Amino acid sequence: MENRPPTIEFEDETIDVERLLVEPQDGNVPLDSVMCFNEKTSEKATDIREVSCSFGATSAGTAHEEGDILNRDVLNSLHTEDDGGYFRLQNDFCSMGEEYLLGVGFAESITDLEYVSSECLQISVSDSPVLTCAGIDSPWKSDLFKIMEVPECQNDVVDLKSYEFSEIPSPQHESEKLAEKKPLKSPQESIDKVHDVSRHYFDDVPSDENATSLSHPVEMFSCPKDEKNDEYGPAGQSGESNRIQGKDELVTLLSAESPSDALPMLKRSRKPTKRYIDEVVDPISRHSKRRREVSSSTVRDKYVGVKDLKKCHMGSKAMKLPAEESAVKAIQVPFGLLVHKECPESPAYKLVNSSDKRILMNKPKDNCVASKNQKKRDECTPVVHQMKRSDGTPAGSQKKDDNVSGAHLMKKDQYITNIHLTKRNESVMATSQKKKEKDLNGGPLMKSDDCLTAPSQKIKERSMFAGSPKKEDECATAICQKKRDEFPTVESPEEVSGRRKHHRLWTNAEVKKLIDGVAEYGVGRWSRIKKIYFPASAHRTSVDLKDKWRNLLKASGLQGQHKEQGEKKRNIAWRPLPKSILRRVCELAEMHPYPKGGKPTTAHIRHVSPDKSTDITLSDYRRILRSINGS
DNA sequence: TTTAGGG
DNA sequence: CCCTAAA
Repeated sequence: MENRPPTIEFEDETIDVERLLVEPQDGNVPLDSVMCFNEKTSEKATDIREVSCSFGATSAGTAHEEGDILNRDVLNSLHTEDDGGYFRLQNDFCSMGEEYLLGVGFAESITDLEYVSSECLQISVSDSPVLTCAGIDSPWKSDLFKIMEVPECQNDVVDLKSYEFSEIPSPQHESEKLAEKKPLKSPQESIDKVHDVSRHYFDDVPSDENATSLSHPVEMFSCPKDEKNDEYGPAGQSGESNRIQGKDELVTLLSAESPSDALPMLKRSRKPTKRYIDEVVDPISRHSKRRREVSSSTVRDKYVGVKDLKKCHMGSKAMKLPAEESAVKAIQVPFGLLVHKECPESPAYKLVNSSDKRILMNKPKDNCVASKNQKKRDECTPVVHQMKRSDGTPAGSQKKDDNVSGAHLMKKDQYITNIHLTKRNESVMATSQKKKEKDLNGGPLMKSDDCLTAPSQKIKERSMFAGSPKKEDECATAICQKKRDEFPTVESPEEVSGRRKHHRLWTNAEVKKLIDGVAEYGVGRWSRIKKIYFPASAHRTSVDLKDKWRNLLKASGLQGQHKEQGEKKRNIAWRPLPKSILRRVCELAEMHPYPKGGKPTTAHIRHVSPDKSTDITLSDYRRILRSINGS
């Protein structure tokens, strides 16, 4: 593209360079040049000049100052330092290797660009002449890109390059896999230079000559390393150009491994080291199955570690990795992570981890999320366990293998179904557990409570409640007992089957107390009443009091007036309330409309208006009578 | 945390 | 009694 014109101009130089190159080719020299590269990258403009020079030097092998000088001069004259630098380099290369070099140059630029883009190293790019190259789009880029598959390297391109070069071992590898599919049009020098460059590039990997062409460049990018400019610093020549070329060359070389040009001196393409491959694989994983496997394994490990750590963070990282590898995987993993995050607390968590983390985790998560209360949470835990059990076995067998997504799906379905089942069971279990808990807590407390006498063990519930004897009310004990007997038959069964854990019958004494409390503090002050009248009874909460009151009202027929008749019957069926209680309830109800409408709650009000109370009582009395009559 | 209300 | 929303 743009390079050509300059290349033409530089041909003279190129020639010189070639000449130089032909003579000696020292790896060291190129290295020096490389070193310069690094420096250059930082410096830019000046670098550019130097680069051109260096390039020549590299090509020459031993640094021929003359050639360098020439190059420099030409470059300087031709190019402005800043933007042109990179191009110039390429041009120079072109001149050197002409087409071959050109191609290489482009490839490099492309790779660089890509790499840069991938890394989002805009800054470095902007600074480095490379950017200009990037700016110039070449068809090569796309191709290169494909091949390369941008790795995730975060390091600056420049750094990487520099690093690579720096590491280049002085000795060059004899065996060269320069095999170039493309006939190298460029003179040997160019080739040599290329080789050197390539070698530099791959320095990271000690001369590995296994030619896996593609992987190399990627790897290079992927692994940023310290810049070893120090050693080669003296050469102080534009490393960029060399570097760039090197990359391109590498690519080309890799692609074509014809040793036609292979010079013993030059180390050409390096075959990707294992390490290279691995590195490449992780980010790229898609291409080769093998790579994928490797990557997957690594990823798994990571995940496992994460799980173990219980980081559970959905962190972009976690998400990222899977996403990169494969959609399926990506999806799965994140889920698992999420789940973990959601409820790491659950013991199931561990178990789940052992078996199939991802899938299992999902469910628990949902459950956990859904569960707001502790109760729910508890439920969740058991559920998870169950799930684990049911799914765990199969899950374990399946493992996380990337395998077919289908398997995964199946698993999920299974899991889901299991979950449902478990959930149902869970509910039951939860209820039972609840009961137990309550019993534990309530049992002892109850004892201490008012319950003076423990007459009714007939009731199932009581038995369940671990000897919470209920205090017998002053009011007809016989009645109470009767009630109890009735109640248990009627209510207890429901309770047992139902979610109600323990249904504690309200004794008349309790009711009385409640009424007293209401009379004293009014309706709606349940907490207070509870405190005062049921301080010891743990099982009677303010809510319970409220509920009881409500029930009393219903029973008294005050509330569901419109259904009075029906209520009567209900009441009867319900429970024989002692008249006294009913009456009082009615009174209080009159005084304090239940939903505390306008209630003159306080006792003094009551006192203040005894008439009222009386009136009320009368009105209520009728109802009460009716109810009683009904009964 | 308490209260009110639905279930 | 349980559960939840609202305060």
